[in-house]
Amino acid sequence: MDVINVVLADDHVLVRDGIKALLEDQSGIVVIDEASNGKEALEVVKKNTPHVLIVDIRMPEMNGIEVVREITKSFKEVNTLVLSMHDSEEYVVQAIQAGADGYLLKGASKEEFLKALHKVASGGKYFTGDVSAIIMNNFVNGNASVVSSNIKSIEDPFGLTKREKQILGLILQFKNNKEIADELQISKRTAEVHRFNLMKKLEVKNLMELSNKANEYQLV
Amino acid sequence: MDVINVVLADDHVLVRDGIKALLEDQSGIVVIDEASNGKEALEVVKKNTPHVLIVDIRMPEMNGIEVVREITKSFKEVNTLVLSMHDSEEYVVQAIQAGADGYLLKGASKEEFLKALHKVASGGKYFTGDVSAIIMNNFVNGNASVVSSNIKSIEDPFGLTKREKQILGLILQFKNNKEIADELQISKRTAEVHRFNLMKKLEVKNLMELSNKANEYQLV
DNA sequence: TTAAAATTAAGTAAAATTACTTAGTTTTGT
DNA sequence: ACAAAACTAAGTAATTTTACTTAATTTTAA
Repeated sequence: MDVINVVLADDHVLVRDGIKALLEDQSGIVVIDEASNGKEALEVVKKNTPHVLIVDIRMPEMNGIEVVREITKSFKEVNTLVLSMHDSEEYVVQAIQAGADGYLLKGASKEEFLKALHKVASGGKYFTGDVSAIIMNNFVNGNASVVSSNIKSIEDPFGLTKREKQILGLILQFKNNKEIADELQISKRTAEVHRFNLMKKLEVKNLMELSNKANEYQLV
Repeated sequence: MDVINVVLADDHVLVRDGIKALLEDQSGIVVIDEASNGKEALEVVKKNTPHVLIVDIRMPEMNGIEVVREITKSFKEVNTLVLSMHDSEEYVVQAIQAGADGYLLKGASKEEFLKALHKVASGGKYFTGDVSAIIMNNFVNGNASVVSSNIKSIEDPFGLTKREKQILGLILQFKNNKEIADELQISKRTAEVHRFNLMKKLEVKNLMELSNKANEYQLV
């Protein structure tokens, strides 16, 4: 491979421009296209078939993990490097399952970034030190082995049903059981049950934790 | 001014590296130093006295607005360009009050960014179109004129007392009134009152909204 | 050194949540 | 068509929050 063709997907124009400038200062790397949301990323990859897609997790329309999953399924020749610009490490396992070839946390430097990019472009894998520790941890604990297939997917990491998701949506709109019941034309008791089950499934003990967890995992 | 000396403050190394690459591709701009949190930003500015400090709002230790306020007070010759990488426009007024010379939202492109930087470096002001609209709006409505001095500051936009902030902190740790009471050695009733007053001041009607608003405005 | 602000905490009471269990009905997948 | 899963909703009960008011004490700033 002579030149590495890269597609950048991030909803911050400036971050994209910055990374682009950074990459194009290197010889042997060309940013051939960009996308500002997940769906666009897929289209752009389809159009260009780059060597590497660099993708941020949090994006409108479709999140980075879903994008990676699609790419892994439909464009096997495209390698993916996931950037988590939002300090959390919680998507690592999901990213790997989705087929990501690399994963960097926000603490990553230019040097590490370039190293990762080259590694990924050449068909290798690159995960930051912290990430590797997480994987190891998951591996030894055996509770969520990376290769295991019965892990819940990112769209539904907690096994929520459609109705539960719908109700979660309403809860996140600050609606109480009465309002939810009215809106869905079910009894208040049913709304309560759904709420109760949601709490159990998400392992939280009040509204606030529910809200946080839901946002954290982008459940709605 | 021959060369514009810039200091970059952002907690994402990669974003910093990216913007640096972008800036240094331009002639006449030099990134002389960097900082990864607010306090560091102040130190670095003190040490270097750059022409422009480019600063993200959300940073550990001390947020961008506070940094700008300090700079405006103590290093008048340093111009400040605030980047809001997090879609919200709510800090515009505060940023301007704090003395920011420029303000860009995450939608800003490289071109706009460079334009803003040059403008700010030469002692001018630059605010994105959207931002200008917000200012105009505030101005005509008169409810928060930019020059008015009785607007609540960013650390305390809702006029919370110290105790209230402390209790808000505990609430955000998912503690209920009983737990808060025990921890602070006050009666449960007092904790309830504080919670009630917090809700009133933040104009929310349940825990979840409280949590959201608190995070939104970084009250803790 | 006062007045203002903040903190404390009681009373009252409605509303809502939390924490289950049981169980009938509907939908869905194979 | 049959079983499994999902959705519905009732009962019961403890706990918590929400929504005030009133008021004594303590702290703080002019």
